[in-house]
Amino acid sequence: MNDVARLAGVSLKTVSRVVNGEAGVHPSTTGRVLGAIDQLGFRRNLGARNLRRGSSTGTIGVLTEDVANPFYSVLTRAVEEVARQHGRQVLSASSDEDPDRERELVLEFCSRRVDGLLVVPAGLRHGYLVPELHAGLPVVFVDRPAGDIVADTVLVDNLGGGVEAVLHLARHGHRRIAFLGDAPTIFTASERLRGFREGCARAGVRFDEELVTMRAPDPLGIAHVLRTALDRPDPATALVTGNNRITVLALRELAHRSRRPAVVGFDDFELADLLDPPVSVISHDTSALGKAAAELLFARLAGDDSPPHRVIMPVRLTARGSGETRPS
Amino acid sequence: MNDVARLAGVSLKTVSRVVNGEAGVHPSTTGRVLGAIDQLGFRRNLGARNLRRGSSTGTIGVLTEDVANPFYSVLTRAVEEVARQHGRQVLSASSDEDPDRERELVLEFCSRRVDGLLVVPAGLRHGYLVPELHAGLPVVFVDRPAGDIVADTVLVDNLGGGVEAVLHLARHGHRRIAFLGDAPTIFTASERLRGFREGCARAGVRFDEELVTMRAPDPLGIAHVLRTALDRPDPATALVTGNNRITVLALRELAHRSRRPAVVGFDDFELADLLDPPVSVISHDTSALGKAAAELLFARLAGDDSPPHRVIMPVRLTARGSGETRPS
DNA sequence: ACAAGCGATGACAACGTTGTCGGATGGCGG
DNA sequence: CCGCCATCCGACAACGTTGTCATCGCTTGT
Repeated sequence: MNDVARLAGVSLKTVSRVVNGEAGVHPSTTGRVLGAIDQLGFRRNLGARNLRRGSSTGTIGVLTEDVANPFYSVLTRAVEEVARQHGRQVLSASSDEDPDRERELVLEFCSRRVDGLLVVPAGLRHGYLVPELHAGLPVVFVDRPAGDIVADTVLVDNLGGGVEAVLHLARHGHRRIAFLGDAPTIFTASERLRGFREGCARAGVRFDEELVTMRAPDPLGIAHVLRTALDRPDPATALVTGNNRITVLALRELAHRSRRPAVVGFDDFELADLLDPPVSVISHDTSALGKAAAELLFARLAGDDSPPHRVIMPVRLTARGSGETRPS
Repeated sequence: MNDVARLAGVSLKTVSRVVNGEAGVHPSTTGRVLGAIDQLGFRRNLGARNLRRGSSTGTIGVLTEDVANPFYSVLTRAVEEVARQHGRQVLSASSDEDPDRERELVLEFCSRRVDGLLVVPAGLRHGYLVPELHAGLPVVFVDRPAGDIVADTVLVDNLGGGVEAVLHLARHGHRRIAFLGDAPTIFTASERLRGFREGCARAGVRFDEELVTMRAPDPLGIAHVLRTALDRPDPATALVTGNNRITVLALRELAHRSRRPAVVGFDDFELADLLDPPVSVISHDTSALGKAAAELLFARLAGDDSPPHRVIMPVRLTARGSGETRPS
């Protein structure tokens, strides 16, 4: 900026005025300054600007488990869109389900003075965020609640989805239903199981511990679990899978088998309708979830200081045929 | 930091020393300072730090077309990973295939003084980047080359992929092959078509303009194109689809039809192997693509100033059965 | 002719941090 | 008791920018 000023033969302040489009600069001066800016390829340093103005950095931090997962990438995109409407840019990172990494990344976001934080928490302890919350940093937890602090949270109706899944299967005659869930430390996983259990109770289906698994998904593990649930005297005739990853792994495993149980999966996924048979799912509008969370964040930024919200987004059973398979 | 200094009864500089772990601070002083930091919830302002030190901001900008697209989200994740290894954070944004938006977002990245830029270009003119390039900002173009400047570029072998697709289909007896591509302004789309054409020449298959469409994909358009290619006296018996989006739309459309042509799609996609019949694809390692691009970027940051590279990542035909369908 | 008013510009401080340098204190050898 | 060095610490400037206020020259009204 100094160079620009020198080249244009004006003071720093005048360059600043031109750059910021302030009134009261002579057109000919403006011209000279713009010329110099162009010639030198000058770009205003936003960091310095924000420092001086004490204004926000114009960024928000988005921490998910893994942007490569379609669920989180759609979420991230929705957030990006809302951020854009509010003139903010997005810093994104993936925690890989590691609480230490989550903490490290979140604190780095804070050091960068993001205006707000959107977090899909991996850990259960969020005390480290207390100073920032106290300092007025808006934080919205998405998809899972914070462990030990009260804060804005946007969730999906995992419980209701679990119930729905079982009721749907029961309506179609299933009485032996297995549940393949993610690790029980993950909020959504245990909530969905809770819903599954309640669904069983409501439908009068026996809840059988032996047909339930809760663990981080991997191909071998899934194969083993499926053998346990299906290759037995009283096999499961239907399957509820706890998230998109598990559903896909299970389907891949089931493809090797001659007889496929009915499947209802949590989370919709592309091509679910084109599989044979198509896969019924408990789906939610991921984009709307991200949008709702981001809008809550920006409402806070705009000054909304009502008590912390807890928003529950609805889920929907999308019946596609596989859930309707009669038990054989 | 002022408050911390006051509370600990030391000077600003001493707080700075403690925060940066500099040697030569009395343990008891360090203790007092750390106590004050904890009590006040102080976090060093990275922006101010970088400004003062004249050091980098520790961020890189990643601009894709749409993070929600699995291709770009996997790419982004790979970049995140490399960035993390180099202690950088990622600013991400989506251009939505709009050149103006691309420019706007890239320039905002520049204003934020990112250390480097990874761009999937939407536009064809990148003159606006000349000042930054000249100033030494490393920029790597990914998946598509820059329009009118020379810069580091990491591409996939679109041409070779097109050739492979046709040769594969021809080997299985197909002589009428349609090509469904994206808008011809998109580099990958036109390169893939070029490969398709060359493949036809090599395989001795007639290249029929009437079986080729190049346009931004949408369900209705795809349906129409498929009718044109399939409902005719000399219908196409096979189909090459130009990217993951088009493949999925085409498959969805073909599901309504009793007889499905052989399909070879560009880009692998989840569940391609579980469809009936499974879909053969020209695939590449998206994660490796992102990794290569990011590593090139960090090599530049580390001082590599060799002439601009152009890296071409290999593609692979993954035959899954659908391509092998005999023409009927 | 003169004060007041206005338009255009510049000098300076400040944002939060760190690098440089110099000052204070205390221990130790001579 | 002096000088010297090591250790610990603080004053100050600077990074690139903008807000505040002052300055300068010119026009306008009387």
